[in-house]
Amino acid sequence: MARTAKHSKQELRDMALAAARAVIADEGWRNLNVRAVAARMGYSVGTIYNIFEGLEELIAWLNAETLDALHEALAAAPVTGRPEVDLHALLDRYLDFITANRREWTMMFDERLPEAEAPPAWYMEKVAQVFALLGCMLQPLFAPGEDAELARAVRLLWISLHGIWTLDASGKLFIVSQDPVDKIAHEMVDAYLAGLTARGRG
Amino acid sequence: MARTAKHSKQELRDMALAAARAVIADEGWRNLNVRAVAARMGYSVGTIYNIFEGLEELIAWLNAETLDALHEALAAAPVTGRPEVDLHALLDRYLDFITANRREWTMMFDERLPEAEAPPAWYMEKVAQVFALLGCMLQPLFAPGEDAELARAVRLLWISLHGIWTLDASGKLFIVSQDPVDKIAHEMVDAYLAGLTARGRG
DNA sequence: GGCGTATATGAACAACGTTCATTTATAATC
DNA sequence: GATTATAAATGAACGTTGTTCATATACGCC
Repeated sequence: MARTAKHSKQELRDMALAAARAVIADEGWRNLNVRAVAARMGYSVGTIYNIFEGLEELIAWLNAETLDALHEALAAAPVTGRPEVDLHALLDRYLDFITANRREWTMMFDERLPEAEAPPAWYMEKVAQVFALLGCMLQPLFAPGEDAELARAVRLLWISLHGIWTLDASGKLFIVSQDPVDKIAHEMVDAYLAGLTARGRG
Repeated sequence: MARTAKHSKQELRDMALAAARAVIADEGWRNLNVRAVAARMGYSVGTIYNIFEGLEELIAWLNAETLDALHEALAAAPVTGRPEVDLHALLDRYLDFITANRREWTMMFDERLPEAEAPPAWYMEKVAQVFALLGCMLQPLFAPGEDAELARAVRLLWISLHGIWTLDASGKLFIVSQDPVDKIAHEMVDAYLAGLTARGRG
């Protein structure tokens, strides 16, 4: 007893996200706005607000998809048990992903939560997934009982790489170095491995 | 033969920056806008555009001042020649500065340049100053001819810390760890020193 | 007093996110 | 088939942005 929907809620969400992605591809993420997304998907502004709470939520979902795609790209990385091999292989996948998804990648680092607001739970889960990957690869460098040390090492390595990603995404990496992001990232991993292996022997 | 200025160009700039700082302090950096700044300094919107190219430039100057203040806070750090002491001491100043200038600090990491636009030269110089400080402190760990290695180590350490700062500024550090920023940062320095000292012995 | 000019203004514009009263289209009912 | 209830979709309108620029202002100089 009501007007039938042309598309289901889920379809609309997917259409909106696809439209947003198209806008980003064509006009850059700075030109991503509600009206552009609505026009692209052939709906009106109001429809976007029937689907999402607002633009911020739409962008959050976009970033979620990007994070998922990243994890998918990383998950297939082989784990040989030799950290120095595995980490660099993982890193190459990371870098390939960045190259292939430059604008989405940049956008991910742009979400800045209002003061004293917590990110949603799913965000933390997705980050934890990447942590888990690193954990597997660093595992061989730690004795069975050293779970805390392993966790700490994973955190620090992740944060260090995060430093590279944010500089790269904001276009300021070259302030720090003339080297390409690939080289710096691999150096970073080497520096970390040096510290960790020394720990084992020290 | 013209209307006399109430304030010189430089005075106006200073007034505008002070007004902006007041807005940030009172209403948060998200509520920083041209009209608010103009109202605070007792001038009209148009005047802001007589002084600055636009809001972005005003914010850029604010960030420049913040960077200067940071460097001033760091420059007084003692250099004893023992890296493990000096770096932690420097870090404490860093952390004190962040605590004392939380909002300005957060704002610094928000400037995201349009694609393919280079940051101004003075920005790079100011960053180089901090690099120089780190270079002095790490110097003892390197042999006289190892300038390239020293420079590389400085870059990597700086980037790693940058990873902490961006996570902290965006309110997402706790996703990575429940520990406070202080602890993580000091751990980071220790991890780096471990790798570097191992290098010397290895 | 009148003139010229640097200084300062603020109305007006375009673009934005967002709201919500209204319209539209359909399934159910008669 | 006409009526009706209701979910779906709309888009005009609002408030807030950054920015522009024709205009108003106030002063030194003649």
